[in-house]
Amino acid sequence: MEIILKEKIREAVKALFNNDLSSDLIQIQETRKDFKGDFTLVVFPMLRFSKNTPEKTGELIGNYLKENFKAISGFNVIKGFLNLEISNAWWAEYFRNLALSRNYLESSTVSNPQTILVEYSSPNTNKPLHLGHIRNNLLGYSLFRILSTVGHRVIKTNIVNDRGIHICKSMLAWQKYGNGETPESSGMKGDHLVGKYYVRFEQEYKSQVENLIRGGLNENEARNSAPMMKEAREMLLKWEAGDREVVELWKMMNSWVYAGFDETYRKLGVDFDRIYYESETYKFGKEIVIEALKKNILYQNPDSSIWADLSAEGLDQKLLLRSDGTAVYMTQDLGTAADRYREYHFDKTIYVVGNEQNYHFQVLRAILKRMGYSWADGLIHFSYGMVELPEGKMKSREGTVVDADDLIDEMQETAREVSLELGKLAGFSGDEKQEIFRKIGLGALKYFILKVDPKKNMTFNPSESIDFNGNTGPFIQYTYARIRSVFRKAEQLKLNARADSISDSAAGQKEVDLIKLIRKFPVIVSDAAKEHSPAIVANYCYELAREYNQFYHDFSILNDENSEVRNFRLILSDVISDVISKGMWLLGIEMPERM
RNA sequence: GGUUCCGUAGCUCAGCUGGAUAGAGCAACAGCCUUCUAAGCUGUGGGUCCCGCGUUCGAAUCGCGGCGGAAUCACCA
Repeated sequence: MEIILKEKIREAVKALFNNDLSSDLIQIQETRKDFKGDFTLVVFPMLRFSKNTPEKTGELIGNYLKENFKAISGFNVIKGFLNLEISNAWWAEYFRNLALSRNYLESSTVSNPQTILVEYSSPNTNKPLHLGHIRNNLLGYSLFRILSTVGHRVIKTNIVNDRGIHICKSMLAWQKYGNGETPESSGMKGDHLVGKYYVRFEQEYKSQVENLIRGGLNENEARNSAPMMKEAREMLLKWEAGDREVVELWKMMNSWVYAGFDETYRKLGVDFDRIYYESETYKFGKEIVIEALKKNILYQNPDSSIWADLSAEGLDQKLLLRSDGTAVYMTQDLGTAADRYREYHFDKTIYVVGNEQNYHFQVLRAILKRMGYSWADGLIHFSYGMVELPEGKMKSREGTVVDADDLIDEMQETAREVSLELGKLAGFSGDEKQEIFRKIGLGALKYFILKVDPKKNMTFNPSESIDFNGNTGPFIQYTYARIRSVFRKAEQLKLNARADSISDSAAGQKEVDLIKLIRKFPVIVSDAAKEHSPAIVANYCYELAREYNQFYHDFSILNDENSEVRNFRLILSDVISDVISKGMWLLGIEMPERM
């Protein structure tokens, strides 16, 4: 419509003022709610051609359009704004075509599909997932759905940080204090068990450091010379050397962790197409580094550590191989990136990683570029903000970390309590209820996190923030469930609604408002894909649900005596439930048929 | 100090490719269940869009400069 309007306006300006307008001067926008009309032309840019007041110019263009374009049923001019009214018949026809095709996303498809890797989750295998990982997983997964919906070939990848000093810490503490404890013997989820020993390590290490400081060492010396840390380092060296005993222990404990992660991923509803392990990519990283050293792209210190000098790029010196020859984080990421390019020849790799690593990715790209990899420009750091608690930041040392599994369980429990209190779901079997509580609890959690702009730090209040009113997942789910309920009722009454019999005259103002909202959907999705922001979709779903709820209250959908109006409203409800569930699907949120 | 990000109602957040009187929800108060699900709807109150300057017919939105907050600048990952 906007495109046709622009063409007509250009025509009008040509006829009235004898001037060829460039199309960027024609600004069409949706008319604000409190004014009469559907689309608004901003006439200010045309004043220099009309040589007239804004009001008069608007009048002239409005009159021309009304006479020459039958979709325009009227207009009004306020200050420099020409508000054009589109006839309800036009809207009804537009909606009829939409309802028949049901192809809401057609216009959001990109013309140049790309191969895009989305890396998300990226857990360390020394402790369970927490709230921060939840944000990461939800963003990554939703990004996958949004990008593939607009036509890209998207590969979900996960890089598991399964090697490094942190793993050795858990292993060491388990060796010392574990007494052979296993997930089976303890009944603990594997990732939680391993996490327990990581905490144990930190406790012992801390007390050793304190003792050494009391013995007269400064903090740095104490940290480096504490026996726990020394042993962990030795273990890492043994691991890199392939020591059989250490590797066996490592394999066993990692397998526990993976079983635990799989369960959490399954509960969250996320998955991966390709999982990388740093234990498999770090060697390739080392090779790349050594090769670059030979080409004098990097330099070596007397202690034989290898560095990149990035001062020319405005960055620092960056260590790439330790003096003892072991790899650091950056080494692995270099290897992983190169490995992936070999495998997929991606156009882009999107790293869903917290903003505390902004610097890391700047450096990563700079080093790869310097090494001559042109694809380094396709590496995108999708940087998201931290999740904070009302009391402040989550700190594992202070035990203020919100565990992912606990949180998911709590959300479902809350859903159960609220539902029962409201007296919903009488007459459902236990399994059916459980499934509905699961959808609602998870929907609340996912929506709450995804509705916030990913860039921003966000506050998560586990006890209060998740209520089920207002701008929440359950509100949107509720709206959907209501619509489904209307249709169950319609079936009972043997009403059938047909999109091809939508009548031109049955559209009222509220219906047109809703149709306008539906029209936005493809734009929203392509924006979300461009901006990498599921939040755009989330807030749109809320807006649609809120508008629909008002409609639901103001108008009787089933009981209208005029069958044309009833038909129109039924189809409208159906289309809206389609769009809402599609939108929520993009966020990875399931919709219950009843709640 | 360098770099990146953020600053909108008491709180949590939208709005930002410049457009009219800046929006929701929560919290507070007042109403609405014999009619398709009240997890809902309606109404009232609540604002120096951090500050200043600039660009413009027009700035929450763009630019520059401040102020405030966060992250990061490890032989941790």
